[in-house]
Order: sequence, then C-alpha cells, then structure tokens
Amino acid sequence: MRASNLSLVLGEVARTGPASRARVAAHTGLTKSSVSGLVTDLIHAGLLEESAPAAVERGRPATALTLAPDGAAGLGLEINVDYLAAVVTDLSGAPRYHHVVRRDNRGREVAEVVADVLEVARTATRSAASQGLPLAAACVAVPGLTVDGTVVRTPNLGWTQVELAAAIQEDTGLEVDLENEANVAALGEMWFGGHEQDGTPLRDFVHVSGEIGIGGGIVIDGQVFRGAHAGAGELGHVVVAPDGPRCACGGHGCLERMAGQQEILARAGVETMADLTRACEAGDQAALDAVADAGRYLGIALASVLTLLDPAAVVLGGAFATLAPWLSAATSASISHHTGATEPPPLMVSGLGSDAAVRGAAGTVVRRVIGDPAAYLARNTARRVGSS
Amino acid sequence: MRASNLSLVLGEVARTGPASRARVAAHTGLTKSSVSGLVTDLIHAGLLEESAPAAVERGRPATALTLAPDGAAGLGLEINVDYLAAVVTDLSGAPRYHHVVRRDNRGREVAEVVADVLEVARTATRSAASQGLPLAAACVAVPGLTVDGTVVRTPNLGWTQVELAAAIQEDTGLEVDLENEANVAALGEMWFGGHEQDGTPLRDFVHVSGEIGIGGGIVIDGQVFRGAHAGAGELGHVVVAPDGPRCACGGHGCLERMAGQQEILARAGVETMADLTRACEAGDQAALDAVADAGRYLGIALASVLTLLDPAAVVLGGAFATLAPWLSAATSASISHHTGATEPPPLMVSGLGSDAAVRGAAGTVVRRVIGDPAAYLARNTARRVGSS
DNA sequence: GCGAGATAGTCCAAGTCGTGAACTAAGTAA
DNA sequence: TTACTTAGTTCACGACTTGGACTATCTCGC
Repeated sequence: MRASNLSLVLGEVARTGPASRARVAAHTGLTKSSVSGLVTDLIHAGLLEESAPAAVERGRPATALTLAPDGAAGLGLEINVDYLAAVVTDLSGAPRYHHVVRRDNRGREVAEVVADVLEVARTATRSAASQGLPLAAACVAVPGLTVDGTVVRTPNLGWTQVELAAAIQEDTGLEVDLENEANVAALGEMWFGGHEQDGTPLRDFVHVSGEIGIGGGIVIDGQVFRGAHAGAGELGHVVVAPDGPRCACGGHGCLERMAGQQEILARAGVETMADLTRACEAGDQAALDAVADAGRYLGIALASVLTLLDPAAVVLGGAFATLAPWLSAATSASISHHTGATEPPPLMVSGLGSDAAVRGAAGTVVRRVIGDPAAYLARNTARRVGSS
Repeated sequence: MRASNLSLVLGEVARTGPASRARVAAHTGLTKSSVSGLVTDLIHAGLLEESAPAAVERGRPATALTLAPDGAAGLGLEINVDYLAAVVTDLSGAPRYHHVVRRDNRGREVAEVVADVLEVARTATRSAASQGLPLAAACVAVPGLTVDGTVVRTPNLGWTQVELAAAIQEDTGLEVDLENEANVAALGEMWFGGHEQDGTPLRDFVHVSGEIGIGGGIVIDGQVFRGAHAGAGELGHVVVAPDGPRCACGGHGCLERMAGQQEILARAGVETMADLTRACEAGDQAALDAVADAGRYLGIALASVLTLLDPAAVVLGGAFATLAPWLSAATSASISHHTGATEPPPLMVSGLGSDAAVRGAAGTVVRRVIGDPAAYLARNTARRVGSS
C-alpha cells in the first residue's frame, strides 16, 4: 500500500541521486499523479527536498528531488578489540561526524568499556543535535554473536551475555540495534566502498574482515545472509587443514588457526602488524613467506566459499586489505588450484579499511528509514505527541 | 493489494489445512469481511472449496475451507543419469500421478532422451486431463546448471546448451521451468519429507543429494539459495583434502573426488550400490571402511557448511540416505571434530529418497500458484478468452 | 424446550489509495 | 510567434479494505 510506495519513491531517489518526479514515476512503474502525492508527503515529512531545476534539452525543466540533508540521520557505533568508533550519517549515507578512540579493550572490565562507549555516543549525539540532524536510531557493531540486543559472546573480548542495547538505549534515548561487526562491515563496503562490476554496484559478495580474528560477511542480493541462528559467515572457522592443530573454537584446522594474525606474526618473527608491513615492504623473506602461506590457506577457504555460495566477488577487508599486495597472488593461485574455475570471481580490496563496520552500522539505520519511511514517521510523530 | 491478500488467504489454508473464514482472518490480520470477499473469489476461481461444517463446542459451526482437489495442478519432470520421472501434484501437494522410467541415459543422444521425456510428459498430461486436473505449468529437474530454460551443462550426462524448456513447452503447451535437481530435491524434502524441529517444519537446512555426483541444496527461510549465478550449493566440490588428487572439475581434493559413488565402490571393491548395501549389511569390513571414510570426508565438508551457513539441520538424501546406517556416525564424529560445536545441528535422513526431486519440481508449480493466485487466474482466463 | 451467550459469516456505508485523462506550466526549435 | 516537448497538478472514478451492524447457527443452563 502507501507505505511500500513511499519507500519505493524514497529508495529510487536514494539510489539514483537527484531525480524528477517524472523519472521516478517511469522507474517505479507508478503514475505521475501517484508519485506527485507521495512526494509531497515525503517533502512535508522532511525526508525529501526540491532543488533548483536543471537545464534541459526540450520541454519544461524538471525540479530535482534530493534526499533532505537534515531529514533523518543514523548513529553508528563500533566496539572493537583495540578501538571504539562513532559515525553519524545523514540520509544519503554521507558521514557528518566521525570519531575514533584507540585503546586496547582486552582485559578491561566490561562496565568500563561500556562507560566509554556511552561517552562516545553522547558526544556523537551532541554533534548531531548541533548540526540539526534528527537521529532515527543507533546501530552498534560488535565483534561477536548478538541476539536481540544482547551480546552473547565476543571471542576476542571475552564478553558474555552483556545487555548492551538496553544500556545505550537508556542513556541516549535512541532505539538501539546490535549487529555483528563482519556483517555491517560488508554492508558498509557495499554501500560506501565504491565497488562496481560491469557498471553496477556489487550486491552479491563475500567480505573477509581480518582483524584480530577472521570474520566473514555474506551479502546476497544486497542483504546480509545470517543463517538460522545468526551465526552464518564465520569464515575464520572453515576447515582448511583437516589434519591441522586444535583451534580455540574447539575444532581442528580452522582458517583462523592457520592464517590468523597471531599465526602470521609468529611465523614472520615480528611483533605487530606495523612491523609485518614494514618487513614485507623491505622484502624480508620470512615475512613474505608467512603472508603468502596465509594467503594460500585463505584461498582454500575461499574456494569452498565460492563453490558453496557462488558470490559475484570477494572483498578483502581489515588486515587482509593492508596485506593484499603480498597476499592476493597466493590467494588467487590457491583458489584456482582448488576450484579449477577458469574465471573465478574477482578478488577486490576494501576501500574503507577499518571504517567499514562503523559506516555500515550508521548506514543500516538510514537504510531502514528509507526502507520504511512510514514507520519512521509514525514513530516520530507519536513521540512528539507523547512528549508534548 | 488484492493480489497479495489472495495469496495470504490461500497460503493460510494451504499451510494449516481446513480452516474457517474466521480463523483465516485471525491468523492473517485481515478483517472477517475482507476474508469473506477474498474467499468467495477464490471459490469462484475453483482454487478453494467449502466442505461440511465441523462439529464445534459453542457458537455457529464453521464452514471448513479446503484447497480444491481439482483446482490447479503441477507437472514435475525429472531427467537423471539413470532414470526419467514424472509426477502430477494437486494444490495440496499430494501426488496424483507418479511414473518412473529406469534407463541409463549416459552416452545416449540428447534428442533421444528428450523424445523420451516428451513421451513421459505426454502420458502424465493425459492422466491429469482424465482426472480433471488443470495443469498450471511444468517444472523440470535437471542434474546440472540451467539458465533461463536452457541446460547449460550437466557434468554426468554430458549435455551442453540444450534448449529443453522450449521443446517441452511446444509439445505440451505448458509453461516450462528448469531447475537444478539438488535444489528442487531440497524443496521437495522440505514440503513433503515430514521433517520437523521443535514442532515446526524445517525451513533452514542443507540437503545433501548423493546420486552419481554429490549435490547440495541450501534452503534458507523456505527459499532456495542460488547465489549470484545460480551456481550455489555445489557441495560436491568443497575442498576436503587440500593436498588431494585432481577432480574432474579441475580443482583438487573436492568432496566428490574423495567420497563420490565411484570412489566408495572402488575402495569397497564392489560394482554397484546394491552390492555395497548388501556388503554393509553382511558386515564386510572393506565396505564398512569405505563408507565410513566417505562419511568422514562428508563431515569435513559439512563442518565448513555449518560454520559458513549456520543451517538448522542437515538432511542426507539420495545414496547417502541409503548408506546412512553405516555413514552417519562417522559423519557426525567428523563434524564435531572439525567444528568443536557441542551441539551441531541434527543430521536427518531423507524420507523421500530419489523421489524428492520430482515431487519438489511438481510442488514448485503449485506453490507458485498459491504464492500468486491472481497471476494464475489472469493467465488462465486470458487463455480461455483467447481460445474461445 | 427456550432464552442467553458465543461464534461464524454477510452486508453496507465510509474512507483510502492509485489510475488515467485532461489540463496547466515552462521550456526549446523553427 | 507557433509548434512541439516534457513536467507536474487536478479531479472524478473504481477498486479495496475497514468496522460496525446484522443475521445465522450452534451449546449451555434453566
């Protein structure tokens, strides 16, 4: 009904940029009159704006419709092993505020870290308010499994059963959603990474995020693939060495055990990722071998991923993006060796690096507004009525 | 609009069996009056029927609504390596005609096999007509990759670029859809296999169909997962032995190369699957070892599948269903060893065996009618008008 | 066996929404 | 200036859903 048509119109403008009512009508299949009505509603709601008519060839010039720069905004937060981050995004997805706090959160009290997150969130909220941006909701990227606003566990932070969403919601007054870091990173990469294939944006791909652990985000037809219990995409624990050593997860021969950061650093004989990069740049053979080894294992895992999921591309993110120059050749060779495909999907390198997850989290919020503007308006007007 | 509401009502009856208008209204969220209107339309269209009122506790007894047994029917066809099959299914999914022709199709001319398929289809069509079942469309299960009505390739039949859909369509006058055998087998298993989990039908699972090759069907939220180029689910070519031998697909160490029928038979030292089953029943150690070995490899592949896709269950079909008694222990152990999960998803055994694919194909047709009855009616009345 | 209560289903007036045609607005090309 | 082209609005109509009133048909308790 009208709700879905509102989204259709708003989504069309969001996708294709400034558009006239007539073009929206043509693209969506609705009639000009319907679009006219829907557009006036969206303008009154403050989500759409008219801008100056563009010069044209023939006929009456079209009045361009654009997403209102102060229509609705999303707050993205990220809790990670060695940093916290916040981003505020407007309807178009453009970042309007960006802040990162570097600090190793391993071993710290959960309450302490949560307090830091609240502080970061408050500062971001104030910035949004001062810019006149109404926050629709917040989304938090967490490096672990989340269910219904609760962090079930984060392997590398050691959290279990933390009611994070409620805490942030109480403090900021915003609706809060928790998401797996690998999943929102994949979405961020899709929306803001600028990847294209045959001229159209990527909508089916696998994103590999190599932070301390190895995560994976599977995106199919523009949607994150979550599986039955929200546990899908755990690329780090695909079996790449059936007779391999025991992994922290309890399995044997997992990718993370064979090609995780700890393993690479140990084999290369260096301490930090920065050291490793320097060693590779200097042509250190041990470092290059260690990275190539990891690339080979990654290729084995990706070979299975490609045959099982048939994605259109693979995007290397996080640490793997940094190591790509010395890693991707080995990975590509390994993929070819294990799939026999003459033309495996392209191996792309992340354009956002570590920002992908926060930006994806913030983007999730505004995409949800675009996906159902009626719901956003209903909530918003209801709140106004309630508070008046 | 009305189209989606018609489907909502019809789908409710299809899911929950005989239901009163009132219950449909309560379940779907529509009002009683809307349901009344929609139901009269569906009855006039011949898709729904009123049956005798059931005895009740208090109040006016409800007139039960059931799917019309002769409302619309689907023709399912299957072309496989060593047989052809046809099934006609009524709206409820019940098979009303079932015919299998056993014959090894390897090495035969494509045209010959297609002629056989047409013959099988004609006989099925006649049977449907004599039962008063109006066929809505046909769906053909093919053991290979299909795109847009064309069989791109079938590894074990050696077909390439066969315009199968057009041929069948011309001969039968039905709309024809081609599907991958493993995918429709998974759907058939879901709809007609009787699998349940916690009292609700399975909707997220992986179906392993071990015929001559090893295929996989991934079902997520009741939908087949196809990937970007319709090539997803190729379980047979997941890497289970990174240093293993070359597979026919060009890769190395694929599951099919390590645990396919040929490999098992060779290792067990027998000629046919029937021999193998007998040997296992007799307790022959070589046979038992061969099957257990295959089970172990299958477990490695499934471990990766479980971590990547997080399904709620795994269903063993085809030859693996037959071998399950001697295979599943090894598979379960191997899964546990490689995932470390304390409670991996249950390993179920197919209830349909080799019938899963044809029944799934026929079911696809009627499910499509239920999913969009308005489209079916539009096509049907248009045809009637056109031919009158 | 008769009314009260309960449940199923229909009917109808009201309101919502998209459609399509006619119309107005605003430009270019000759 | 006229013809043509494209953008956008207005409005009557039709298709649907809704909600309430009304009818139908059963069980239960007296």
